[in-house]
Amino acid sequence: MRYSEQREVIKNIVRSTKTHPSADWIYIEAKKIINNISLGTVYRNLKTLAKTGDIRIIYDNDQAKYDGNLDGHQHLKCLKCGRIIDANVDTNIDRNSIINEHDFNPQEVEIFIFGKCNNHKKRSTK
Amino acid sequence: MRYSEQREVIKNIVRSTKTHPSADWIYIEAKKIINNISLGTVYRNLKTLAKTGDIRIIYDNDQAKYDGNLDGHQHLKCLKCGRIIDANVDTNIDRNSIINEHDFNPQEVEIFIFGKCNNHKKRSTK
DNA sequence: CTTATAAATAGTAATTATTACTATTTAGAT
DNA sequence: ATCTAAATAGTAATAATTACTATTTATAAG
Repeated sequence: MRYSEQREVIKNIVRSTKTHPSADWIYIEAKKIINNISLGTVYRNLKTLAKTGDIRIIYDNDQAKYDGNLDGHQHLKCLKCGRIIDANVDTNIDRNSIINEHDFNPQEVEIFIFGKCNNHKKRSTK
Repeated sequence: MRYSEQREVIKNIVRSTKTHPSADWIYIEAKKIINNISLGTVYRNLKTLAKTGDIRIIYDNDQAKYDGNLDGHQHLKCLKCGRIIDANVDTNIDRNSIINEHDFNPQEVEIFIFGKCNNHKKRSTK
């Protein structure tokens, strides 16, 4: 694959945030560095980077979000503010029951845990 | 909430399949029963039915799919044909580690297991 | 059984995220 | 320095979903 400055910039943006940004946010950030970068270029490169394993795509309901954390991890999603948080969750799924009961060969496990993050705790009455 | 024939038809369609259909497929099926039903009505009622707990929405990458199976269950997705299969997967997530490590209050766990379904087994040489 | 009224609908237009297209630019091999 | 295919910018197109509005209808009250 040929080098492209655009791809490098996009990769660095995704890698340097933990906020799981959308393509649009990445586009806005990228424009600060390459001011005539095009949205199509952002989408194309995000796909390429996911294919090469440099970033990960996650689907937050119906919208694609991008994750620069390459360590195997799962996600907590806050039902109040929509924030997505990386988490190490034990994924000891019983492979045998899946293979036997469903005749299905599992390769990857994705877990989303929905709940309430620490931005929404009841304030103490002080 | 007021009764509507449209909503009943939509509910029955979703309830009587295990294929996790898209809104569009449900619309086509619903038209066979109410031939001038509108797509907007389908979307609106799917949302309503999800809110009342009569059906469940799952997100298959970027597209919403609808699930009439109300028993707590998880999903296996075939990477070859895209089929989604209901499965009972042990969801004994360690709540305490999530609460303590991430200060996050978990309410619901969603698991997607990606792999290969039994439509794609190597044929025996017979 | 009427009538009144707010909720639901059909049909259409608008919106949003994403992909496709095309002329131009550019990485990098020769 | 030149060549060529890959990548880009800019724009148009597509697909899923939501919004809008005039009309219809469930159902509560007389």
